[in-house]
Amino acid sequence: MAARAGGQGGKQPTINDVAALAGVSKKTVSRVINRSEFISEKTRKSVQQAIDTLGFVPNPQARALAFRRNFLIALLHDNPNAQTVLNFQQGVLDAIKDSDLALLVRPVDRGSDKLLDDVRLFLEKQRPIGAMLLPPISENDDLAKLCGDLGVRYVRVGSAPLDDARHCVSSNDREVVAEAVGKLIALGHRRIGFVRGPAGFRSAAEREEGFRAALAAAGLSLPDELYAPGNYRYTAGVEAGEAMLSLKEPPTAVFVSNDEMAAGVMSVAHGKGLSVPADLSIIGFDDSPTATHIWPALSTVRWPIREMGSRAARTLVADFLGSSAKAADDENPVMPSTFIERQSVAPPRG
Amino acid sequence: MAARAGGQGGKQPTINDVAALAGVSKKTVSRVINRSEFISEKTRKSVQQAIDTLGFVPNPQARALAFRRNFLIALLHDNPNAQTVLNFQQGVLDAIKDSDLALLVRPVDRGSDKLLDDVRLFLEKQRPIGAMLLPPISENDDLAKLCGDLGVRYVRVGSAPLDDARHCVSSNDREVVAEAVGKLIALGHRRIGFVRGPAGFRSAAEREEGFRAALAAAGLSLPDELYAPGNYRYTAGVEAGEAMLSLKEPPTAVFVSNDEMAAGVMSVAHGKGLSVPADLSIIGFDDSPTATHIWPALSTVRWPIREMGSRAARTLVADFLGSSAKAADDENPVMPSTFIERQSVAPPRG
DNA sequence: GTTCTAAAAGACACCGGTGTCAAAAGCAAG
DNA sequence: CTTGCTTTTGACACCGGTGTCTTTTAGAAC
Repeated sequence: MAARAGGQGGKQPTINDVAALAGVSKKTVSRVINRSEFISEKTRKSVQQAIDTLGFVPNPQARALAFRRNFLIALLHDNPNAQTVLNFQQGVLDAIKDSDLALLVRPVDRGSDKLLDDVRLFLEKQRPIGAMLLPPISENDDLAKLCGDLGVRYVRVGSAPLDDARHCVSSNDREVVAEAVGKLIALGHRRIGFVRGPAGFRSAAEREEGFRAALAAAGLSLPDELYAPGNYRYTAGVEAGEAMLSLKEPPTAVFVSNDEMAAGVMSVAHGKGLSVPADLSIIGFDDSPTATHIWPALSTVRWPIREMGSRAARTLVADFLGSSAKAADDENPVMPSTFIERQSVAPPRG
Repeated sequence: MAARAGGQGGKQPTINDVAALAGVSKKTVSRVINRSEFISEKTRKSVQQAIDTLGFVPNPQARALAFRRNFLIALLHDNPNAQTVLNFQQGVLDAIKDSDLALLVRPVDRGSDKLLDDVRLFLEKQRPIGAMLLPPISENDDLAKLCGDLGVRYVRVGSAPLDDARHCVSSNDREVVAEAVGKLIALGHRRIGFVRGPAGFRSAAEREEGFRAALAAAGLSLPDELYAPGNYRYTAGVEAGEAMLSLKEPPTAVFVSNDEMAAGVMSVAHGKGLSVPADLSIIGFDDSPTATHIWPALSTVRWPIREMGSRAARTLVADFLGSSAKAADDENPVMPSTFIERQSVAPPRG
C-alpha cells in the first residue's frame, strides 16, 4: 500500500537518499539491492528498512547503463497469428509479473533482406537480457546465432526441438497429430484428406509427418488428390475444400493443418450441402477461438502456447540469474499439445 | 548496409569516439544528435561525417538516464481481444518504425484494486515518453489523470471521444451502427433483436445508442424480449440466441454487439435448423477474423483499429517532438468505422 | 594484548549521454 | 583597431546506479 512513502520532495528517492538514511555508502545499498553475499545481516536489515521507509525503487535506466543490460525481455515475431502472439505474451507476463522485467515487443519482417541488420540494431540498442523467437522466425538459424553473438540469451519456440534444451521450448505436435488422425482411422475412415501448411514452415512439416505416420501405421496411403497445399489462411482452406469435395470419390474426413483453413473447408462443405460431421469429419490445429466460433465446433489440437510463453520467460530469467538456473533446467522443454474432441468428427457414413 | 562500419574494437563507438574523431567536444556531438539549432552548418557536417564513419548509435540507456525519459511508448491494455490488441500494435509499429522508439507492452488487470499503483509503478520505472490506453481501460479517468500527473503523455482509444483531441483517438461507432441497422430496416425488417456488450463499457453503450437511434428514426420500438445482455463472449451470444430464437415470434434480424457473440447466435440458428440469412439476418461488430471464418460470412462493422494505433503513436511522437506537433494536431482524431456487407443479411421472409 | 586473516564497508572512477554556464569566435559599428 | 553584441563551442558537473580496489572491522589464533 505504501507505494510512495517518504515522497516529501515529489521526487523519487535515489540510492543516495537511502544510503544517507541508513548511514552507509551507496555501494552498500547497491549490494543489498543486488543481493550480494558479502554483507552482514545487520546491515542488510537496516538498509532494507531505509529502502522500505523511503519507498525506494532503483532507477532501471541507471542500472541499465551501469550493467550494460536492460531489464527487458524482447519478443520477436512475424505475426503468424494474432491469437498465438498474444497468448504467448500472456504466458510471458505470467512468468515475469513479479520480477523487475518488462516485455518489449518487436514484430519483424521475415521476408526482408535487412532482417538480420534490423534485429542486430534492435538488440544492440535495447540490450534486453534475453529474446524469444516465435515461429516461423524461430526456425532461422542465423537469427539465433546473431543473438548468441551479441550476448543476448535467446529461446526459440517451435513445434519440435530446434536447438539444445537451454535455447528451446517446443511442443510435440507430430505425436499428437498422429494420435488425432489415429482416432479418425479407428472410427473407420479410410479416405482421409490432408491440407498442409506453408512450405518452409517447420510446424507444417511436423504436422504432415504426424499425419503420414498415422496413415502408415494403419497401412493406408495418401492419394495425390487428397493432398492439398496451403498457407494457414482461410482462403487456402476454401480452395482445398473446393478441390477435394468436388472429387468423384471425396474424402470422408480431413485433417487440416490449422483452424483457420479448417474453417474454410467447413464453409465449403456447408455450401455444398454436406453435413459436418456426418458427411465429412474435420480436424483442425491450434484451438484458436475460431474453433469454437464455428458450427459445429471444431475438433482440434490445442497448442500450449501460453504455457510455452511462461516457460520461455522462465528459462531466460533463470539463465540470467545464473546459479539458480537449475530450477528451469530441470523442466522438460517439450510442452504437450493435446487433442480436443468437439463436434466435427464422427464415423463415416454407411 | 554499413550497419557497423568502424567496429574495430568489437565495442560500440561512444560519443567520445565521435568527438575525438571530429575534433570537437562531446557536447557538440550531442547537439548534432539532438538537432540543436545553435550549431554551425560546417561543424554539423563534420560531426555527422564522423558519426557515419564510426557507425555511431547513441546509447539509449545513457540518454534515458540523462533525459529522465526512456524512448519507449507503452501500450496498456486489458486484453479485451487478441486481434484488437495485435492489430493496434501493428498500427503503432507502422508509425514508429523509422523512429528511435520501441514499444513496451503492458497488460493490466482492470479489476485489480491495485490497478493504479501497478500502473504508477510501471510508468515511474519505465518512464516512457507516452502511453496508449486501449479500451476498456481507456475509459478509466483516474488512469488518464495518473499519466498526466506523472508527466507521461497519453492517448485514450475509444469508440467515441473520451477526452480532448490531443489525448484521444476514437471511431464513430454510433453513426455506423445506426447506418447498418438502418439498412436492415430498409430491407423490411421490423422485429430486430439486439445483443448488448458488457455493462460499463463505453463501446457497448455507443453501439446500443446507435441501434436505438436507427429504430427511433424508423418509428420502431425495441420490445424487452428482443433485448439481450451480453459480455462480448461467444457463450453470451449462444444464450441470447437461445432466448430470442425460442420466442413465439422470433426476430427476423439481430444486431449483435461483436462478432464473437454474433458467431454464437449464428450457431444457435444453425442448430435450430434456421437458415442464415433467409430466416435470420445477423450483423456483428469488429470485423474480426471470425467474421469471415464462419458460414455464411458475417456482415459486420470494421473498426479501424490498426489505423487508430498509427494515429495514437503519431500523436504521442508529435507531442514529444514538440514544435512539429502541428502535423498531428491537424488530423482529425476520429477515424471512421465502416459497415461491411457480407452474406448474413437478406430481406425478411414472406 | 597482539597478530593475522577473512569478511564487510567504503572511496572513487565509470557507464554514455545531457544541462548549465562560462569562454571563445565571428561580425557590425565606432 | 577596439568595442559590444550575438552566435558557437567547450568544461565540467550530473543523471543514478555498478565495478574495482582499498580500508576498516571482526573474529580466531597465538
